[in-house]
Amino acid sequence: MPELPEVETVRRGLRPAMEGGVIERVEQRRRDLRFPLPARFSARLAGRRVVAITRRAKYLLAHLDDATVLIMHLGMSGRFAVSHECAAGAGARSTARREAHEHIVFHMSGGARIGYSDPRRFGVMDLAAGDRLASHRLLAGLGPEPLAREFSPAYLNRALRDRRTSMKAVLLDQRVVAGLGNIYVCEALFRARVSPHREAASLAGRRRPGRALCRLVDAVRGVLHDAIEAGGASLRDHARTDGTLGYFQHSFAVYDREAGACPRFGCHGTVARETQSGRSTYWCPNCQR
DNA sequence: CTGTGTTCCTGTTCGC
DNA sequence: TGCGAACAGGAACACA
Repeated sequence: MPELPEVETVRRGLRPAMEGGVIERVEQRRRDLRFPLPARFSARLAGRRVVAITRRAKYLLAHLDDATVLIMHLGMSGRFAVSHECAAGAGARSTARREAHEHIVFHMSGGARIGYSDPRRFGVMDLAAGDRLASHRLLAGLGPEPLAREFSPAYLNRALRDRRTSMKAVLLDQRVVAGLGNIYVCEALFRARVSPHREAASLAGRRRPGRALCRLVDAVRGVLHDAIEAGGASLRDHARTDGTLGYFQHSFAVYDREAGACPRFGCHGTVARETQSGRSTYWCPNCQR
């Protein structure tokens, strides 16, 4: 599920349930997800007020009142579900269905129950000191946010100039730009009419970015913006914390549309699928160059 | 520096 | 209906 738009959608769902509230209790049903959870994980979170929930690339960050930060990554199959428990009292019982792969549950002071499920367990949770957040091993190497000013044609021009690898590979490289995954790389390249096989350096100008690079920056921003507005994409899982579905998957131009007609007006190409470094790439060989 | 393949893990889908 | 293979939104790592 989770590339930048999906993670942003999750962030927006978690905010009302967590921000300003106190984590009263944490149920931890495993010692590890992708990596071991930090020592005394539940104990360190209990009693802490959540000051803010922010996002960096595909990471969710819960800033706590003791200046620590809970870093969370959804991996491939991570999901948060927010529900509300009845006030304590006779017969009070959570109405939330317990999922098979629910590994962690946060119980908030306001009665919100936030369950984290992750069947494949590629997700990550870690705690970091707030003043050393930027140098945390998970965040240190990340490139600019694609929706920030810093991700400009001039920046991308510099980043691509010496790269001999494919455009697909550079855009997936979180050090170049942070937050894109397989879907949105395919979609952005399609919008920019750039082939995923195009050598990165060949798209860069000697001094200034050319037109294709400007189109690409716009395409990346545009597709992320549109996807966020649609509440992300829901392929197999629910992307939103309230269980409702995002609907951007209906707007995919090429992703998962192998053999479909190229949606570009006037192009009569057919969407192709190829494996590039072990992952499916979808593109129109007719209009993407 | 490069691309490629493997690994982590489980669930779903597809072809026979 | 059953069964095995292929594949899945991520990312680190080993290797040639």
